[in-house]
Amino acid sequence: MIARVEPLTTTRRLSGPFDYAADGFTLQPGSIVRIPFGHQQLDGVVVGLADTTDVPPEKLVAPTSAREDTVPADLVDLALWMAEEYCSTPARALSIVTPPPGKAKTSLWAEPTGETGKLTAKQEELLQRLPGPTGKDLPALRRLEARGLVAISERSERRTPRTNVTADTQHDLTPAQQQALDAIDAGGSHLLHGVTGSGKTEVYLRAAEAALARGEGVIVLVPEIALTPQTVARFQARFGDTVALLHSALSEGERYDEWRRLRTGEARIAVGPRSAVFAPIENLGLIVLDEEHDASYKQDGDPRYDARHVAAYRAYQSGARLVAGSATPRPETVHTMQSLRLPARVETGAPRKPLVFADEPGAPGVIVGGSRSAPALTARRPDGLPPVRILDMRESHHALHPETHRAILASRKSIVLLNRRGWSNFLSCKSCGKAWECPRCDVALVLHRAQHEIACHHCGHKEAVPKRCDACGSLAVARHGAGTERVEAELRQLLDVPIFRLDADTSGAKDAVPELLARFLAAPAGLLLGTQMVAKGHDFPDVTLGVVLDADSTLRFPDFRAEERTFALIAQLAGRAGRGPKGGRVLVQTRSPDAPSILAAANHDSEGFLREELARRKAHDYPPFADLIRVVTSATAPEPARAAVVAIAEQIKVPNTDLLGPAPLFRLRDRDRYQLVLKTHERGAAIHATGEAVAAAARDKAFKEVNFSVDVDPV
DNA sequence: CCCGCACGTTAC
DNA sequence: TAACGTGCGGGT
Repeated sequence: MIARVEPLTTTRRLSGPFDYAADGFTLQPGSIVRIPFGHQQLDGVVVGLADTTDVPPEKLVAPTSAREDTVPADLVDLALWMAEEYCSTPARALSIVTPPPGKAKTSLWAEPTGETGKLTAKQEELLQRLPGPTGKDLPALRRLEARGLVAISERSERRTPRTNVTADTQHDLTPAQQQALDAIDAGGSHLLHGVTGSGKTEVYLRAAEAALARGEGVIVLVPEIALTPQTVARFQARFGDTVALLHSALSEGERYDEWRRLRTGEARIAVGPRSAVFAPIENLGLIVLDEEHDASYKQDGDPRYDARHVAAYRAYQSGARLVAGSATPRPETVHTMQSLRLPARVETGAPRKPLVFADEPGAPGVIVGGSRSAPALTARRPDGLPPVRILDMRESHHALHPETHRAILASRKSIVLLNRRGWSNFLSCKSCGKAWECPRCDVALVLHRAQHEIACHHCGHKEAVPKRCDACGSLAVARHGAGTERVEAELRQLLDVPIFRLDADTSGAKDAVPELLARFLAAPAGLLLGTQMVAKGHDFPDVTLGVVLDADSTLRFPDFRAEERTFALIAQLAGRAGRGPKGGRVLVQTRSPDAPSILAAANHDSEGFLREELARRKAHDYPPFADLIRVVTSATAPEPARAAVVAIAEQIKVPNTDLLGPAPLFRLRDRDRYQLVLKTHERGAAIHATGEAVAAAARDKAFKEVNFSVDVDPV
């Protein structure tokens, strides 16, 4: 018997699988073996079995050992598909479906055999407490074992991850929820489109319950465990130990144990971030994709997989149902999946009489421009959502619009979002105009006043805050723009409530994010200020005001998803405000008050936005009407990177495919970069051709110093 | 003639 | 990728 094995190495230059003599082992696809490989010993995954091989007998060797844990065969297939789909290698894809590196923890366990004999009082007492762990009584129990009265064996012990505990509150389903659940149970893929608080999680829970009842397993994907503890806690409260948690904060041992519990079938529901899509679950019946619009579903390194795409493939592979939920779904998802609507917040119950702004006689909703008269502090629309007001900042020279100022003063608890870290985002010399830039990247350095440094947000380069211009010696250094640090300082002058700042600078320590969010939740009054992190996950019932300080910051990126990102950010913040009985309101400061995405978000008009956005995408032939593949080359000098990307571009000839570029990108970490984008209507052929072209260039000695990265469906 | 190093080759 | 040859220059 011959085992076909992929050695687990990260090289792009190696093309497996390699054949090994498998006699003496019981191997199957998914077995993990230790193999002699050239001059090294490597782990490898068996991808197939064969009766014959072309390898000459003198070269054919056997694995040195086989591991007890194996990868399920369907995950081997999934990995091989991923390797092709994302222009990666089988080995790189397989290494993400193999069990985590930890080992099982075992302890000794004793149980009575049923045999009887003469016992001392102490021994009698000992037998009474069995079966149980041997503990410090091991020597005494060993003596009883020798007489055949007790059996001692090794048992694996579970290291249980610590988690938040919530009481399970099972709600009755609304008619809309029931309808959604019925559609999901009937099979296929569905988008559950409902605003924050519309009861999506309860639908997931019921669908999971139904899957378990059918004897099927479940995968629940969430963006980041730290930001979505409530969803995780509700699954654990409802299903207890049948839930396995998979995330990066687990210790090696815990991670291994959770993987193992799923592999053995002891746990049937896997909850975790994108990598949980590879959970080893037999007879998978349901995959839930919570907050499906979230960018964290895309993997950063190679293979650059998209957990949403992998989930769809896995659901197809195993015949599982797929539910993607969001308040702000991606146009792609709306286009490809059948939509189920949850139109209103559940907590609000029957529609109430809407409150109307004092200065607005018509329907509640959008008002463009500032106002002189003070509006009502809070309000609620018939769908339970807070009204959103757009504040035009084109004439303003301050970070806060006067109305924002007033609203913050009047609100006990508010959330303020500013998508920019630091004190000010760039420095320049007032006399000669020199701007401070990162020496390794083509970007401006950002002032971080508290740390007394200016820093690059791309590579982490830091230098001391300049006291004078090193070009002309002038002492006048201008600080442009305001980030979270500066706004925090300004707000402190204004307010006497505590300010909780949440951004990458304040969330450094482990558990810092959940702790800060918990303190804000518990505070009777306060202001949560931060980058987009503040708009995610948490449910703060008593927040009555949400503010977006610079709503068009996301619009200024030259990216076809800019509109979508802007809409989602505002809509998500609106989802955080006004969830309690008092209702709430949202203020959006912007210099583009007429931008369609901002207007749509202010109207809570998800459908209208998606309709317009899909029309725009269609007109420009962007996803989902075409597929994009991005190839980036980088090197320590511009020329090799440029030559490599040109070589790749010349080799790609696929019908119905446009090549955009090659074009230079800004320098990053001392590396010059070039980019080529394929826009194609022949996805499979284009992926294949790109994979081949990149592999050929990677093999070419002339491009030895060049790095290659392929991103299929970039986000 | 030996040693160390850069570079190229090869894995069943 | 990583460990092994090969081939070369500089030293004895």
